[in-house]
Amino acid sequence: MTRTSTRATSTTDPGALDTLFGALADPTRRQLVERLLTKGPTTATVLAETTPLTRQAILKHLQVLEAAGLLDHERTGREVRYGVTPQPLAAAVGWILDTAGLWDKRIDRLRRLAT
Amino acid sequence: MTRTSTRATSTTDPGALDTLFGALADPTRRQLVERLLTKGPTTATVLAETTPLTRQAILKHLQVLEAAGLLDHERTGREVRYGVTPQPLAAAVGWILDTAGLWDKRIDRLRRLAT
DNA sequence: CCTTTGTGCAACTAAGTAGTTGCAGATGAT
DNA sequence: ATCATCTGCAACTACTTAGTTGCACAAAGG
Repeated sequence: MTRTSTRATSTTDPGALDTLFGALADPTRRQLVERLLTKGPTTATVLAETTPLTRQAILKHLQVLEAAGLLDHERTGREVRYGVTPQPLAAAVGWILDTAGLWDKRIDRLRRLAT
Repeated sequence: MTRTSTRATSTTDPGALDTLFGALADPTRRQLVERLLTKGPTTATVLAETTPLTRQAILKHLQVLEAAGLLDHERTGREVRYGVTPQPLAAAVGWILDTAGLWDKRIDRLRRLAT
């Protein structure tokens, strides 16, 4: 939906990194991202079927991921299908490479390649 | 579950990524890492002087960062000096690039360059 | 010795988060 | 129209985390 292509690296505001890293700090959420990437977009109900968690719990995780900009949803009929928009990951890599670049110049070289 | 990649990327246990991303999710902690990298290792007391936070609060953040493997401390006399060990950042970048690589082949190319 | 400075630990509060249950509103099928 | 199914929201519990204060212990220096 939002096609706002955020400039990846240093121009990101801190709060975005908070929610982004925060979203990635949970193993369930990382698994959700991986699964949505490998098996394609699905609904929260389908995702909940293969976990011990409730649909509502999964939905909350999806909303956290979406707030971090990692997901978006599309409604078809009564189903709501969530899919990954991995662009914000570039911001995370941007900060990491920027920071690590202060330490290691090789990584700094890599950062320039990434942008 | 995840594809067992060769290097320290996917071979890292999930809990490590939890604490790692969790440590990076806080702006104060990211600032601490940046500051320790740019201005070199220091003590918690010194770090606390330039923030509105207490020394104890700073110390807790340092311990969180150290638990994530991003810091280590060295004792000289009665001072304890904290410094950055940015290697774990590679694990974070590893997961991100592995994951984003499932979606974007360009990033996957970059991943191979990084290892 | 005594004083000063830096560190470490414990208790406590306030706020956020993961998870649940329960129910109400849409939508599709019969 | 009716029934089954999927979604969305609210309330509630349990746990974790960020921050504080207060105090006790270790090391330098007079």
